[in-house]
Amino acid sequence: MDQNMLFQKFVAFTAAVHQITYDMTKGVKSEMITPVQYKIVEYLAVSQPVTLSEISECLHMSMPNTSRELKKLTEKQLCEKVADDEDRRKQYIRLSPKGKAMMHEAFGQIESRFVERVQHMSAEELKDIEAALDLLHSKVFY
Amino acid sequence: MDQNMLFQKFVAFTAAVHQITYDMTKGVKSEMITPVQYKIVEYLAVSQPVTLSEISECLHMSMPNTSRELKKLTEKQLCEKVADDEDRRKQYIRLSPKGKAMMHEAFGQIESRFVERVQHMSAEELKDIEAALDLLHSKVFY
DNA sequence: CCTTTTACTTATCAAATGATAAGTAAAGGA
DNA sequence: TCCTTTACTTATCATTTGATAAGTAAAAGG
Repeated sequence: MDQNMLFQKFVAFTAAVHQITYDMTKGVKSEMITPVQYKIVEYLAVSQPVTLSEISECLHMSMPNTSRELKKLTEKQLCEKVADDEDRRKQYIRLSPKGKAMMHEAFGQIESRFVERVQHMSAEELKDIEAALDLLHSKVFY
Repeated sequence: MDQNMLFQKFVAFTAAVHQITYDMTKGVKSEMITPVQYKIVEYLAVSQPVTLSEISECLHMSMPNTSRELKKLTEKQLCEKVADDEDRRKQYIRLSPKGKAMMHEAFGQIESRFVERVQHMSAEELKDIEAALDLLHSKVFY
């Protein structure tokens, strides 16, 4: 019950999460987009509308680079910029219909892969899994 | 209790795991190394000795690129290549003492950050966390 | 007003990464 | 023995990503 053993499990677990995330998202991203651009669009899908600064901060990239990638995404018609009325320096970014469709497609594929893993389970098992997700999310990965 | 809600939690959870992994590993990697090179050395630390092909496959990079990065790591004296006696085409790769020291340092920092998160907890809580890690690892992230 | 700060853009440049073609050298058959 | 496959290397090139300098335009504060 030492913390060292718990740390070993933590490391092995996070490695597994990264591996499964890779497996489940592999191939879902459209070819018209680079990995960083996918990250941005994925972030937008969950958090829109956001400002350029927020994207820059949350995705750990510099403002100039964020601006550049966002410009490319806008040129590809995957997202739109809307100027804020209150503060006209700000730009609210959100997905375009095309961008939404793309992410809907992607999330659909990911969800079906998730369901494959989970469909054979009993209600009991699902409840345990839910509880475990909640516990770790609140106490370790917060 | 629907699977859709569970999927939402799964997505939020994996996002949190990625975020925390980023936080906990940020700044631990030596400046003499690129991100991909760190990935390789990290993999070596856990799995050595391995062949070049295994690294290539597990880290999803092409053989030529793996070979190149490994060459750079060898030049930096962070890992060593040992020819297999049975099959002299094969190269077993392992960390050098310097590479081991580097990863020991890195894992030490990560572990201390982990311990910060966990040290205030009761034995009961730690046991629950361990059980949750085991459950999710075996049933979802396998 | 005038200065400073904030939010973002444009332009470059360098470094890291990915992809492909073409090799070598050893092993494994037929 | 000769051919094929395997494991890896070298070379090269394009793309992606990261970093920095210098700008614009609006807001905020004196």
